[in-house]
Amino acid sequence: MKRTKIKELLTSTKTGSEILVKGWVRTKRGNRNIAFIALNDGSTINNIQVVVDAVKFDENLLKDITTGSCIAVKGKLVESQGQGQHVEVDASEIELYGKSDAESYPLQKKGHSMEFLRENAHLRFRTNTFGAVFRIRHAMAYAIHKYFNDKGFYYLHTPIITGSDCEGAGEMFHVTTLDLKNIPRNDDGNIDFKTDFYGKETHLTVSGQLEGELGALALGEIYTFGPTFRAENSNTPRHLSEFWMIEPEMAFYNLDDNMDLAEEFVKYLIKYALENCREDLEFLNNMIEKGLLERLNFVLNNEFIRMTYTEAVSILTGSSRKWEYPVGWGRDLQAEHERYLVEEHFKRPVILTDYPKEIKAFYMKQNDDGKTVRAMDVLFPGIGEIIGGSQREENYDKLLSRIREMKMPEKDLWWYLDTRKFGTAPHSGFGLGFERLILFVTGMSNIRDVIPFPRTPKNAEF
RNA sequence: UCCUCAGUAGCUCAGUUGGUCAGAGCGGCGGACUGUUAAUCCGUAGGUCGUAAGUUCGAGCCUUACCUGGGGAGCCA
Repeated sequence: MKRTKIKELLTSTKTGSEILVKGWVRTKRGNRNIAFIALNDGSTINNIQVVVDAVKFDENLLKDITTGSCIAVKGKLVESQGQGQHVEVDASEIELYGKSDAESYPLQKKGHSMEFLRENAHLRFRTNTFGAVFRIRHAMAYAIHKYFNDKGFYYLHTPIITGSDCEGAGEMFHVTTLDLKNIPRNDDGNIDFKTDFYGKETHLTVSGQLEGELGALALGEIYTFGPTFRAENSNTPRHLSEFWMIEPEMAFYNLDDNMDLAEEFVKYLIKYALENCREDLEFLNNMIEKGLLERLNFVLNNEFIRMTYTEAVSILTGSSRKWEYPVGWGRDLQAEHERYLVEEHFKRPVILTDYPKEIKAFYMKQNDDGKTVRAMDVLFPGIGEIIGGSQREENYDKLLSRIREMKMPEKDLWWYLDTRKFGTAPHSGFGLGFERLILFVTGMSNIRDVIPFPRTPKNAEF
């Protein structure tokens, strides 16, 4: 007999039919005569209730069916006599695939703290919350590909191992096969990378953007979606040292087109979640964040505020609020400032544009005022910057002078500069932190709980 | 990296001015109950009090260092 997934069984109208269901036991209740097993197979957040008439089964078998064990059940799908579920399985045959020692199995029927579950990341998939989170994470990954594919974007794989340190987006992890106990050195005492695997110093990528631009300036519209690494010693609920980033890059897009895309993209993803992850979102709405659904709908149905950095600064300086960090033109906005704008002043997502060039990256398009660049940050409530992007500088001379001003390694950027030398074009792009999106969509509060196996300073377990 | 709070049973926590302070609930185990829904009821076993020094007649409690975790900040996505 073929297995039927629980998601299908729960919506089935074929009561009376013989079925085979397989899954992990969430709870078992009952007495000497009858037992009720809540079974889950990951296909849905809901369990199916298996009803066991104890006299039909070996006592030792029933004893081994404990929380966490894995079983296959043959039986009849019937209307439930009890309340709380429409259908249940009247078991006729049970095969025990895997026992789960009740004394040492870490997960209980009752709720656990997120911290405890994090230490049991290998088993936390078996909880309602993490089942919901990772089903939604999958749905969002799929929706991202679907969105871009439907719009004619190409999925471009940029390298994980990179020989350039051009982004300046933070500390990088080294990649090497050198013998760490016997590191070869030059006469001047520096490490001799000539004998290393690639014959040069290499790192894990902090961004695929620069390579993405190369693709966009030929394929038109591309996006990357892959792991990214930052060796920053950041210990916050919003940072990981290994995280996934989506970076679209589009030829012939100016900053307005870029903002339009970013807003449409995020709303598409939220809409997709609401339409395809309803049960998981409702669970999270009840158990994790009251008001989650309301918040998602609100963002979906309201336009993002768009304004320049300069306008934002004047709002902040005009408010009566006392700031821990001073506000002033030329200073980067702090978390408290962004939070004020998003959560108190406008009470909706905000896109800030045209930041001072001194606080932004070298590749951003310079405005005619000579002071600002065509940057954009999309700020979300509770999360802060969820998207950062810009129109890129397509003018060779301006780009080169900026590289020199900022003392970037000009030699290493020859291939990037070549695109401005040969058939340059106006183009734009942005980066979206995938886990920050998942935080927003699930209502979870710690980024370590929206990636299966979080990598953070001092933690690389599993 | 900085600030701050915390670390006591498998889990979540209580533990007063240093002197019955080794405790509760849940979970586990044993038992009761013919349909349960985080089942209920009765009984029972679990702990070098994060680690290491120190103060003291005496430390879960005070001091110092370190480790781990939470929250906030910085860096950023």
